[in-house]
Amino acid sequence: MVKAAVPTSRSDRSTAPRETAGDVYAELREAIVDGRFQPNERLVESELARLFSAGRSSIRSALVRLDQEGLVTVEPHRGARVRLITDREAVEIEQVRIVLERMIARIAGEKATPGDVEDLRGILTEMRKRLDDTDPLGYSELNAQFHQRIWAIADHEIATRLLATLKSQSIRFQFRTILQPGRTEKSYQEHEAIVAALAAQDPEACEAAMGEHLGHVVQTLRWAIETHRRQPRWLPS
Amino acid sequence: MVKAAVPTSRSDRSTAPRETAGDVYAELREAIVDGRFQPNERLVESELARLFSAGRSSIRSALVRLDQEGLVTVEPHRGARVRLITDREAVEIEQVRIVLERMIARIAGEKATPGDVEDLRGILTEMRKRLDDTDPLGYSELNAQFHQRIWAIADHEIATRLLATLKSQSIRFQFRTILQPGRTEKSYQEHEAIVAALAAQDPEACEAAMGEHLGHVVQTLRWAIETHRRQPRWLPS
DNA sequence: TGTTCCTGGATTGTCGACAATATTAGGCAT
DNA sequence: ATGCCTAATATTGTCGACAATCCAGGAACA
Repeated sequence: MVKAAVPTSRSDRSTAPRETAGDVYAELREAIVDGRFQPNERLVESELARLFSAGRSSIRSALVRLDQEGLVTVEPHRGARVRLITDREAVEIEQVRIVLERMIARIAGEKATPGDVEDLRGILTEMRKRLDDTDPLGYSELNAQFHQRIWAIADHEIATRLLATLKSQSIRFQFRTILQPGRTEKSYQEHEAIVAALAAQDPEACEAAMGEHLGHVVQTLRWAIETHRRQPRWLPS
Repeated sequence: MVKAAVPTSRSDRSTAPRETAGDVYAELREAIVDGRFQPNERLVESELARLFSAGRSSIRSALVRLDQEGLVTVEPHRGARVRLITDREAVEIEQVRIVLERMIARIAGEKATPGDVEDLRGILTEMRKRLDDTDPLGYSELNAQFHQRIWAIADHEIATRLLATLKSQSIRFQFRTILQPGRTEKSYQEHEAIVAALAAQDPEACEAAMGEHLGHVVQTLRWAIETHRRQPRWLPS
């Protein structure tokens, strides 16, 4: 259930994988992005310590990191809370995501090998399958995989790290954007266009296609915000 | 015993300004950015504790934050070091900086008021002065001021924060890029073009002008890396 | 009734001590 | 001299305790 998806190079001792150091950070982080803590919920150190069976030191360290990462806010003598992303911040995050993904697409267009294109085509056919089976969750997962594959092609450490943290911040919004009816079909075609541009080794076209794709995403986001504004799930309790 | 009803004001600096919390973080950060610690130099917690007259807890907290920020690297049982920025990372940082600054310039072009343009023109004349007095340090400072003024116009929290951290990471490179002979004159003209585009309320032109400006900067960076490769100052001790 | 002040409980911030781990130094055989 | 193993040292990771601070609730007062 708590299967670490991140390739932590320092791996298991043959015994229990308790290392109570960055482990707590990873677990707490996952708990937050998975929504097991509500936005704006207080994170009391002693409670978390009991919950994760760790000392307060580890918890505190994790909270500091998550604060710097933007997932929680910690005020000087008032404790830590799950950070509440405002609508405005969500839009800003999406804007930054667009320009970074465009840049990465361009760089990927300069570096992509035939093998890379082949892999992406494979992901595309899988997406097509999920789409025909009306499996939006599987589609969403493949979507993430698709983008990360492009990140790997571009091989741009800084941008990749920034995109990863941005994504974790806005994750609560993304699951909503997926649900817009009729969006998936268009999304699939946009992905096809990106792969075509990559295969053609045309960086400019790659950037343009990615921009087209994400432009639609941000429109969807704005629509979602507007629609759900009346019964927002992420207001303070 | 009777604590007078004066609610101890938060900004009470009448005594020593020791708050040993985020203070240590700020000081240590400044020390690193200013170059008072060499790249790859070990940061021993007890030493830092003595140096800043704080407990190890505060030091540790600060190190975690700086690690997440990318200014130091801390390996599990091996302590913390000032992070060494590789040439490749420097280029990557500059690339990201370009796309973010372009985005901000475009947004600023949509929002800029006549007053904003007036302020920027003021900075420009100051820059002209420094340039005529051959005061590259003053020019560099005004350059930073210029860009930050544009950030303020765009009023984009996420991008601004990212740019600030990126800048602090690459600061060791920037002081070198300034020194290229004849660069300042061109740089000044590019700044003029940006202001002109802002005054014309032409977002596309703003983005293009900023891109032109920073494209030159990244070329200068590559030149600097190539030139100084033989006697690098930032290699491990 | 409403406001101010005070007090008690809860939570965070910091310090010191101890255990866990990595690094270095020295001895020993080859 | 070189390479390997072991002991000593230095440094980090974690825990518990205590002080500092904030917050809620109630008493005193107008």
